[in-house]
Amino acid sequence: MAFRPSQGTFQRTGVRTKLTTAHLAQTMTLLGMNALELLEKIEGELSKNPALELVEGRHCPNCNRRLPGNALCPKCSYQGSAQGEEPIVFVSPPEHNYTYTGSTGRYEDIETDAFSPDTEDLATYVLQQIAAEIAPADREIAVHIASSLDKDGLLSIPIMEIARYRHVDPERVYAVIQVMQRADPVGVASANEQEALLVQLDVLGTQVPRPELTRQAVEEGFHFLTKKQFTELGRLLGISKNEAEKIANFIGESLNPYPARAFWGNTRHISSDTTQVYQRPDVIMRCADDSEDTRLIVEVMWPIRGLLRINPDFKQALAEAPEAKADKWKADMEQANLLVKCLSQRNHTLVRLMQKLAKQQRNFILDGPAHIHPITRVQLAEELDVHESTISRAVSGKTVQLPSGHIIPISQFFDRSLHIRTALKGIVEAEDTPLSDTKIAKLLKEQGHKIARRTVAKYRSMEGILPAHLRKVQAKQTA
DNA sequence: CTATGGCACGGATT
DNA sequence: AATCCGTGCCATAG
Repeated sequence: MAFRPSQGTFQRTGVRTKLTTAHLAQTMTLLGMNALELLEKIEGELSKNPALELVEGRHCPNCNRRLPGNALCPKCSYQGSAQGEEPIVFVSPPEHNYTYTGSTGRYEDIETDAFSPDTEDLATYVLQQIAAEIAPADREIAVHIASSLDKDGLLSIPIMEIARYRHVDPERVYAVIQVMQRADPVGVASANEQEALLVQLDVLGTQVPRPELTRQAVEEGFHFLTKKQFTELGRLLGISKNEAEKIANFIGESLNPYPARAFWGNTRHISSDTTQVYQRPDVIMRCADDSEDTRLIVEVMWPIRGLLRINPDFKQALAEAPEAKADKWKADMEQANLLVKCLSQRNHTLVRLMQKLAKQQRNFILDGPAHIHPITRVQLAEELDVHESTISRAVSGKTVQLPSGHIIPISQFFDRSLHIRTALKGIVEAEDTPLSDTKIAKLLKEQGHKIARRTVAKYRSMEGILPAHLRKVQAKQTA
């Protein structure tokens, strides 16, 4: 948080303290944002503040030097770092593009040209898929529908409007929509989130096991779901709060109320933590090479292509600004300055945090959840010498893609019970006859996990594992 | 009687 | 101050 007094606007003492407060406040806000939110913020600022401009290139978070294109910093690039030292981290522009592949259950890097989240692309993409299934006479309707999709992949205008415009029955429009909904991304062209979920449920059918009453929950208790009122939802369906939460988790993990956001964005609207799976990651960790002791490379995603900086022309203009505009321009300038500084600080904090995590949780990152070393945010805050709320903000709502390709919420690094749950899963998978919770608890104790029987039950339910007597039935079925 | 889920309490975490 | 988490106790089902 070093201010360089040499920088003009920060020099005057009176202003400086004021700026410091603003600086802190804004850094905090920015830190709490994930890639998507940050993108909105930056685009917003960019459009209303003439002092800001976006140029080709990016900056190195280590030395803060501006680099052309996507090149690594020659000084700080990971090739040049000392062997066995902390992983090198850099902030990267979104040169990578990720798409969610249902089959592998993860995001995968796409090598091709940039995928732009424009609705136009989505429309074309969807139309291509369904072209064969649509009668030529209905093609125009399909095009009309596709071009009326909003950025979430939902239909932004009523069906009646299309019908009237095209002089056809609403039923006919709806028939086309139904075809479209089944294309990828499933649920696209639905009128609202609820409908999208229902379509996805139908298409998934019985392929994927799902909690009972999921459909009713979406159909009848949708407003409870969105508000996370699980107790009420449970009452409505005649099930317990726990069961209701299970349904919500399932929806969060396997469905997406905003079809198009499978490409870009998140589904945070239904439940907060577990749904982060579908989000474009905020941080990417990958291995430098294939060797055993490879260094981990951590990339903190920079949500926008190019480098945000002060427009030098504007700076110039400010010097000879006309009297009338001077004040406003000056304000713009300060605002822009502040934003750039705060952004770089946000990234720096994130970098430091992830660096630490990468080092500490190396085994977890490389070898899976069984090897997590549980840590609290407070501990980490002490080690990094920042306030614990800083960690909280930096962690909340963000995701990281591990070398394995899995996208997990960063908060998972702080999950105290993850390793035990993994061990539990292992026990159940290896079991011969279904073990009761008491027996599982005993086995876990032998492995060094001292937890109560009741807690075993909780973990089981969290992992979606059925109780012993029901597992028996399932074993017979699969046999 | 055993296995398990619901509920609620208290302490830790955020 | 609010939320999360592990646990104990009790009710219920088998």
